Amino acid sequence: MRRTDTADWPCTIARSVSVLGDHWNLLLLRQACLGTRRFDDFQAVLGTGRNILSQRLGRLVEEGLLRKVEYQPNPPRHEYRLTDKGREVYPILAAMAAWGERWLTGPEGTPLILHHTACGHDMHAVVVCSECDQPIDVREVRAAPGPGFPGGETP
Amino acid sequence: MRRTDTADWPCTIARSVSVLGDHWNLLLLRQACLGTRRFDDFQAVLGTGRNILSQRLGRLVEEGLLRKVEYQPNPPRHEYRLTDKGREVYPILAAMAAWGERWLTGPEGTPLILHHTACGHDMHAVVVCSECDQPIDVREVRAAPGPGFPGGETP
DNA sequence: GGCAATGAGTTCCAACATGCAACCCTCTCG
DNA sequence: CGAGAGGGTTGCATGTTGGAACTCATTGCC
Repeated sequence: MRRTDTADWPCTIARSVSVLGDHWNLLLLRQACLGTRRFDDFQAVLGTGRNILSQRLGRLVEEGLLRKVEYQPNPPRHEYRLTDKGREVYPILAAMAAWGERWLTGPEGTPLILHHTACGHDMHAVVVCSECDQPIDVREVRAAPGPGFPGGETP
Repeated sequence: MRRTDTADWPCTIARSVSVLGDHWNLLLLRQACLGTRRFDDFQAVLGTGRNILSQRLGRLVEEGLLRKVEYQPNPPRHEYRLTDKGREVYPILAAMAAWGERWLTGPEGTPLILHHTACGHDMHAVVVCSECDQPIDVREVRAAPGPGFPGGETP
């Protein structure tokens, strides 16, 4: 049976998950954020099978997170670049990195340091409230149906 | 072939992805954050097959994001509760919700409003730098290998 | 001119993973 | 006593992966 598709659920998380809830998509976006642009480079760094890679890149282009740009007409060669939509996934990746650093790092220390050139410090990501700038905790957030929420479905 | 396992890659994102890069895991955590605790409730809300659900809940318990708590000894009944490790995934989900709201919402508006009881406003999540409190943009972040980074592998 | 290399994919196939439905087990309640 | 409720297994038909091999157009090199 086909994998359940959550793209149409009335939940912004479920919708994001339908694009981002995949292994390879997330890793491809990570790589794209690190500057990788070409098919063979993605393949070399991630070790993804070429068929899978082809399929995923195609999906990300379809979804508008990447865009195929021709950088040489003859023979036609192109690269995959992040769109704004794709670039804005980075904060999510950064939040994952922060979580991974906190919970999945052994005694040898973090393998990855993020340096914020804007302020000149090594940093990690913090997720805060847009209104009061305080870090978010589940216990202080309540979810309610918004204008786009239909009848009595999945909250 | 078995799905590629990224749990041991020298990259905090890849490691997080090995737990969070799954459809169901993310949705289960979302539900757990919304207060769902019992097998049948997860099943009813998400429509996950019972076998898959059983497997995923087991995995999340193994990974330490959920914990099985007996709430009645006879017949033995238990519920799944978030651990600290699991609770701290919420910011990632909130960041996904914010992204989904920005890029995957139709004209009917968002289906989900988050209310921050700590400050009393409706909010969305923003991912900022721990040092300067400014929102993160990929172009202002540089990744470098940290102490836990081995020889010449996947950056 | 011939030949290997480069970039970007397809195609094929066997090993897994998903989803659905049906079954199981243990108590409790009417 | 029979019917639920709660929490799962098991079986099976599809689907999805990953690996390796193959394609194809073009360019660099001798």
